[in-house]
Amino acid sequence: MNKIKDTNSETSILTAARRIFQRKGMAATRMQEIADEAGINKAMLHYYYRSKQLLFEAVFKKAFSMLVPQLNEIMSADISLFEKIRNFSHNHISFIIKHPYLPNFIIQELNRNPDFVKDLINENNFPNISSFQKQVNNLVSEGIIRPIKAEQLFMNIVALNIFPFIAAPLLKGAMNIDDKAYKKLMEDRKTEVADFIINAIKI
Amino acid sequence: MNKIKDTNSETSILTAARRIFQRKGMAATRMQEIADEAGINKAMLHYYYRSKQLLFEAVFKKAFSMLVPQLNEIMSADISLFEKIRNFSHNHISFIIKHPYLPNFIIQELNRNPDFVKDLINENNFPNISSFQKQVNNLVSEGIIRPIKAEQLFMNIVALNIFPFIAAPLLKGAMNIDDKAYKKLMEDRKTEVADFIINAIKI
DNA sequence: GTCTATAGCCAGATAGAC
DNA sequence: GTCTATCTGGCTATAGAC
Repeated sequence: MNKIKDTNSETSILTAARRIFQRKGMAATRMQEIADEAGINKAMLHYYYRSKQLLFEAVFKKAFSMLVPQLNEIMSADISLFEKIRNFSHNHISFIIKHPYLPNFIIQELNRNPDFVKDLINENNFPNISSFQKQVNNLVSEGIIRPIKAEQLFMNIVALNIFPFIAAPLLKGAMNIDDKAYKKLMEDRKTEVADFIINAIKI
Repeated sequence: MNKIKDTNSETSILTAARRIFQRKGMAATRMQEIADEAGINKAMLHYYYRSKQLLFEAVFKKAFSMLVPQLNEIMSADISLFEKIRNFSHNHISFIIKHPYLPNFIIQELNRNPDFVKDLINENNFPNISSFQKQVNNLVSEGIIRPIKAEQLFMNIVALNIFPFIAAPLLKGAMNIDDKAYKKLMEDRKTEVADFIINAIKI
């Protein structure tokens, strides 16, 4: 506790590893590159984390655990659905602007190893969708929102918020705009996305 | 022309390479694995495609060129906006169900090498967004649809159609459903997505 | 065109001095 | 804990027989 140098080797390795792994993925990353980024010797990586695989897992689990509270915001049922959509869209986009490589990293590595999902969800106390489901079903039967399955709405909310960050190079190319203009579009989406979703479902 | 065996080595290599590259990405793919998948010797891969890099580029360009006509459907302005949205959503989802690894592959590799985009767009006669933009702006000023920037609408259409395929493992885990149920959700989206978008923009 | 054998390199991991 | 030097295995690529 309360060490004088708080940026010790172990944490600076983890930070460097996060940056490289998130940009390049597991297979394309070189241990030497992580060592260089950390300003430390390659042997130290093995001293602290034993193998590339274990270092990767440490990085991945930490990244995933940052995503969970984001999704909890939709799942937990303490506020109204419309508020939930507004909050999530605004907070999530702000968050991802600060961590642009995170969603692509997680999705990519989960595609490569889909069996990993169950362990991760258990380890991170992933909330159940059922309360969100109840909330949506109630609003539908009360005639407040249009008929829609909770699963479809959930996918739509997540898709609209995350996809523009994952597909940025493709979308920039297709729309022929530069980084600055794209960043502006993302800023606007903090409110645009919620309006879009609410208009789609409210009667 | 008109060879008797139409499944010659060159094309069977390309098919095998596509399958492995799309599943694992460039860095994680082994030439030996492609050779095994093609039922052919490893040396043949180099005989026909010289290097792993060139084989990869052949696969990637072909994959990208399959995606372009899909996006053209939104860009080209021969039909009404609502029809366009319905057509694209239905056709695109049908298409991706047959090629589930394609969008993730393209997005992943473009993230790794963003400079590639410009060449690809030029080579494939990528259409300009401006006609779509005009169409949207006209409908907005005529008061037929709600005020929305064409870029935002374009991103929303693409996001809602593609994201659920890219993030399938995560979404399946979050919603705690199996492959069969997920497939059913994707089938439903062929019409669901278009309804959702049209409700969001029509007044 | 197709194969076997192998060159040559690169990256992960370890040994051992300090 | 931190470094240099090195081992070892695996992978791309090629040489050369058939």
